[in-house]
Amino acid sequence: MREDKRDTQVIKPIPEPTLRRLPVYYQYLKKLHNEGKVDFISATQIGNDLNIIPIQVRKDLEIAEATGKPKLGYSVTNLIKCIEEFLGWNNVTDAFLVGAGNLGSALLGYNGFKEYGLNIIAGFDNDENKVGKEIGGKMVFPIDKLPEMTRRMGIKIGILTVPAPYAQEVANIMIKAGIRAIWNFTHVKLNVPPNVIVQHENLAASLVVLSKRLRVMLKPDE
Amino acid sequence: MREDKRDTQVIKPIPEPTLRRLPVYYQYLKKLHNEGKVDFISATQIGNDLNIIPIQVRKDLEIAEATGKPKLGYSVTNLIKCIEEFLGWNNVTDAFLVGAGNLGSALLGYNGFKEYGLNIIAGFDNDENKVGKEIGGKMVFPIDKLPEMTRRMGIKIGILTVPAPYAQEVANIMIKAGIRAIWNFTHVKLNVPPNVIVQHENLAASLVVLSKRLRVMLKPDE
DNA sequence: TAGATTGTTAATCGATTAACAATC
DNA sequence: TAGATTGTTAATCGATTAACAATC
Repeated sequence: MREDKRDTQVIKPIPEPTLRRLPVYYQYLKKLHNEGKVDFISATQIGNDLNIIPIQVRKDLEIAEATGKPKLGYSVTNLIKCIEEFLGWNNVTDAFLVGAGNLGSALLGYNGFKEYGLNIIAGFDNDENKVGKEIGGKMVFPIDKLPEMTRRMGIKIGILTVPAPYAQEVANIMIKAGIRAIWNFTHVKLNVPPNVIVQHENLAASLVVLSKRLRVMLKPDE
Repeated sequence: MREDKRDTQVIKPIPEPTLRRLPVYYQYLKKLHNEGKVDFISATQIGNDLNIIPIQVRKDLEIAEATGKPKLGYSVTNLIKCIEEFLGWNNVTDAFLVGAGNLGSALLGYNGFKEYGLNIIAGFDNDENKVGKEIGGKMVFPIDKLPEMTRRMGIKIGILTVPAPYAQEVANIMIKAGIRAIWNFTHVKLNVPPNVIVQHENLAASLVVLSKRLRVMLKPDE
């Protein structure tokens, strides 16, 4: 009889593919909004522009708890708000990055993550040439400082861009300091306790998908 | 009656998840091989070490056309060879990278791709401060040179790391020059003819998955 | 031989797609 | 009202997992 889900406790796992498509819709809608030409948009239109079949758009939006109006479509501003809320982008999450090499520097310098709810506050490295300097507008601190700063600031997300041999060691430091989610750009399979989430960003894997597809396309036979 | 598949023409689409796991096995096996302690390994053992259930390991290896010996397991060297062959890593594919910013530089400097069948030969950029210099041991050329060099060298893979506003334009240049596969690191949905493959590397999407999971974990309710 | 492990066929599970009634 | 579009329930499809016979 209770009308809301407060106590139903239905754990609805969100499909990862949906989660990965939401930022795509978001970006598209933002652009649309900035152009300021349309107030309402249909799933069909979104699908056409994004190469996604309309029914999937509807499903994804449903999961993001967005509602539209039959015949009219979805309100662009409302949709943007829904996605932001669903993904928790209204309150940006702070993160630390460890390993200010090339890739780490690229990530430090890329401010676009802020739009997706992530704010990289600072970098950490042990290289004397980097410590104390700014990279991409972010200060680089010695790794020694990581535990105390993480605790003090209540940081929960760590980005790991150190060379492979140090990956596990640095991850341990992160976890000990209270970090609960690690975005892992190394090739190392991290051992972490069950209450820590690891997202393994495997560029090699993507590369494999691409090059295999190309190979199949270029020489489908033999 | 014919015993091989030469004329059966069964187009067996390879599951992308499998394709993404193969490099993981590969790396693991390589390490194992270098340690030189074991000649044969079972799917169970691989699964244990990699946090993948054994049956999935077996299935993946089956797809990669590897065979083992009951009771004994799979030959490590043979497995490595099978994966290399299946993914076409025996002949490294050459690639050009356009856009030598932070991310582009990181990729140029990262030589690990060579192990996965990709060899980034050179970078291209329009920034005078970069053209003519080396980044990560790779020469950076002006974009003007891209078409001729691509044609002359028969390059088929292009890596796109330019700022978003130039993405489509540069992609067009690539395609016109004969590139058939684009590894797209920009946020732009590229329009390409059907005979060109685009692999969209969406870091924001990964980030969304991570941060949503963290959010669910930290406050499962409300 | 006995037992472990592969190879293969079947069952399950979850995401995608289809169908269609509800509705503005 | 008529028609387009949403919202929801059902069907399909493909990847994962299970079961088990074959085999070294």
